[in-house]
Amino acid sequence: MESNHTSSVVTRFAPSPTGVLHVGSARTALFNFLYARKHGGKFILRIEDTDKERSTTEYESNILEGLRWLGFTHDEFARQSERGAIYKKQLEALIASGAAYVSAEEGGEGKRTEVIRFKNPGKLVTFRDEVRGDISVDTTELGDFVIAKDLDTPLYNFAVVVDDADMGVTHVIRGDDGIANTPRQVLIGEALGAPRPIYAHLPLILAPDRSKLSKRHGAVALTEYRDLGYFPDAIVNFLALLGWNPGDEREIFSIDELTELFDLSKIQKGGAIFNTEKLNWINRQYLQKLSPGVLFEDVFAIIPPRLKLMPQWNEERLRSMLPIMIERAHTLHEIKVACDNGEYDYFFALPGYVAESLLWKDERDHAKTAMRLETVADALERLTPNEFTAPGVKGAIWGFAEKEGRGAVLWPLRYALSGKERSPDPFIIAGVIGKSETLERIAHAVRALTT
RNA sequence: GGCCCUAUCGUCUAACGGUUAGGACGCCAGGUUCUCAUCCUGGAAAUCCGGGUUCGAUUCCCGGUAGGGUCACCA
Repeated sequence: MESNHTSSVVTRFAPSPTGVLHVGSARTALFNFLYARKHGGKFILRIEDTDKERSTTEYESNILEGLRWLGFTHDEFARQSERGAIYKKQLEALIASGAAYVSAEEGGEGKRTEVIRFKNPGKLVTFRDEVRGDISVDTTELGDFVIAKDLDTPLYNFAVVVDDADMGVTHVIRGDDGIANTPRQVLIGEALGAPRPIYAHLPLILAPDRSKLSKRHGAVALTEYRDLGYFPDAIVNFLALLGWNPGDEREIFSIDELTELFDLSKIQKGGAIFNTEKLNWINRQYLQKLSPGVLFEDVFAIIPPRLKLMPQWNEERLRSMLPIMIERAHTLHEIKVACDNGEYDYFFALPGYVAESLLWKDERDHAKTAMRLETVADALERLTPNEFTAPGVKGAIWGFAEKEGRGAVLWPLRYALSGKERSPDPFIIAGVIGKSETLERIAHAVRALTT
């Protein structure tokens, strides 16, 4: 049983707009979102921009955009830079009660002469973490830490506590790196007379070398993954499985299923490596579930214009190629790259090649190969356009291929149609390009072999 | 270095103190129509080390080791 205050859950995702939305942050947002949804609670998005030097609206936009793309809609929005009055009031209250004081500093370059420090009671703070259990820290060593530069300039640890209390946040679900801040925040919360939230610190997402995932390891920004052609649902699925799992052996989950299954108690304690190969696999599961209509629109939008200018280009042909494409790609981006590289050109134009390539393995006899192709052509000639499907074509020539040797017949045929060492099988290709084009390419190959 | 946290196949992970330590990704082999891809079947692959507690530890305790986080008038 999770809790008995189901209706009162309030979670928040509180990024600082000092960088783009990182995949690790995206997972933190996901878990907050899932937990609030699961308990019918509220999910708050709070932009922590108290550092005016480093915060930018561009980064804020990037974060908002990423969250929208993933579908994590928030129920409430706040920006710390707009809540100065609230912090000031609490700061004054703390100073009045003696829990904080204005401290004269020694000065020095770049530093002001006065700051507001928290009067540290210097005690042992123990807080419960839903992921790790009880954590105890002697706060004496923290000293009288600074909570604001002045009444109008609160610092992170102070603003967070004031906001969480003010917004009624019940569950603070954040990254592992927040553990070290928690004792300070607990102390401030007690001085403020605020109820203590339930904490859950998520393990970090690591790079393959187990260090903190950063730009030098490749893509870390959520928008990069979007631009690489990954689906938001696949990213969510993958992120959910990093550091959490439902306890059974399923791998593919919709956001609704995740909401249903999500549970803080099943979160992993150790850091998890961001494994792109698994992401690719998951993304393909989603790619293959796409409806043909949606897939067509997506592919149509990313293929190079060059393709649409080729002799035999037409949309229906592209439509019939989709199953071939998704079988060979993990992402839409891979489909785009394949098209850019000319991987599928032969579907829209007679491929060029040298005659020798049409010969199967140790076969040296051009005439024999040409004869086999002609036999195939004769058989295909008898098919009506309606019968000219992949299974139909196969049925028409399979017997001959068995008799003659499969490779001896199928290799030259496939090569004649594709001009490639590697491609889908000849039946599939023939089905896509149709009867007249198939016969034409075979005739072309026969000419190449016999002249 | 101080403080805090973590430790099951290469990776993500499952396993009321009793299992041939399970699954998935990846990898390897075989098969499914010639090649490629998909798909199917099979395979290799793990409890960090040392002590305890216990009839019995992956599981509980202690120590070690390794890794990570954090030590701002950043968040």
